[in-house]
Amino acid sequence: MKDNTEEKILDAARKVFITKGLDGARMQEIADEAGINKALLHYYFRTKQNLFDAVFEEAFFKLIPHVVNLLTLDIPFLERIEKAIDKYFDVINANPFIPLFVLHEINRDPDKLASLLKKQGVNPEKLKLIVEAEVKAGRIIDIRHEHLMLNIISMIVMSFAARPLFQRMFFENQEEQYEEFLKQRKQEITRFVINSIQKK
Amino acid sequence: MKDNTEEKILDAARKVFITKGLDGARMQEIADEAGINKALLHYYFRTKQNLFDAVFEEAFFKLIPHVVNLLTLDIPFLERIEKAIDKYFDVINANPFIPLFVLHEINRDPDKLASLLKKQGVNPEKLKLIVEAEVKAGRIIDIRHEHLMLNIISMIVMSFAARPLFQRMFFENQEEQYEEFLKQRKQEITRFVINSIQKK
DNA sequence: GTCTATATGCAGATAGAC
DNA sequence: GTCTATCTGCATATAGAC
Repeated sequence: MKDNTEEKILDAARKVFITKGLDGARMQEIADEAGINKALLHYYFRTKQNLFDAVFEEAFFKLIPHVVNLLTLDIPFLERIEKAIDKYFDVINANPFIPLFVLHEINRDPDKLASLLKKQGVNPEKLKLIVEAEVKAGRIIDIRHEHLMLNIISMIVMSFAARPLFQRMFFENQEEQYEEFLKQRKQEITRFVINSIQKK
Repeated sequence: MKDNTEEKILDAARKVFITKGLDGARMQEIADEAGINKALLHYYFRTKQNLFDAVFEEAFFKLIPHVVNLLTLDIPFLERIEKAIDKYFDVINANPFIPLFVLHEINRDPDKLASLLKKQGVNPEKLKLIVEAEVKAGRIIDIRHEHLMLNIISMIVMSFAARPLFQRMFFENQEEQYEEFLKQRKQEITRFVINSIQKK
């Protein structure tokens, strides 16, 4: 049952790599998690690095296409922002450990990125034009698309990446309280952004 | 020359641990970086974990006190925000790898946090009262201090944590262009926050 | 395709001379 | 306090039987 096994391995590898990183992960733990033998991992992927690369690439593309295509839907701009935040927040909420994982591994080996970005054909040009048009038309304040983009992504991503810290600092480590906080968060970020860029 | 050596070790350990993390770091590399022998590391700190803990604690406290005390200066609130962003941005700019390092390691071992937070006596109560007072007085929009705090920190921290990604996505990996972007960023974040919370 | 057993290398840690 | 040499264990990877 080749396909099934390969899928089981990838599921297990995802789980272990994303929480522990490349260096922290153990092939033994991945094998256990997959309910198979260690040698079988090498039969399917030959090296730890290969297995990791498969997981990383998948995670990366779960994160990035949204990031750029977020704001290019064909509806009024402020609604678009709202929709984009809504969508991206849900994606990260479903994969809360991916941003930190990707950021950490990119930091470890930044050059790996170049080829991946080319592969995907990520191109922020369209976003740039849209934002500039909105500014020129006087519908939003004068802001570069890079700042706007980074601000939105930052607030969404950090809601999850900084959770262990914030939950302890502000909510006495109460899971339920932080869950409640997260439920407000999407709306709060939207309001924060809209308030900030719309003309008075 | 005991003191000197211990300081050299800590300098080297800081450098290596903060860029590679606990799992990715090698005692040999730290020894090389310090210009001493591997055995000497163990003479001074006995275990890798001990050495790491020293580095981590230091990094953590470089990050955190600011985070909470940021907004409690005794000047008008919006000015305070400005000053706080200014100060915190400079701190992170001087230590750009620390946030990701701390977040990653907290994720690896969240329980380590409890004791550290107690040690420091971090208490966001004062911040809470201040923000609530401003809201009640009608000087800013109705916002919880946790959201405000997280928003500000997010935008500052991610300016550096996501640099390898953003520099490649938006600036064709040109160092100078991203440096230029960073120079605008402090002012941009300030404007973004003030715009968002001040009453229309 | 899956397993058990094993080779290989390396990292953390210690012993002991100076 | 600092070094060289060495031990120990463990993690990745391979060999080979089924």
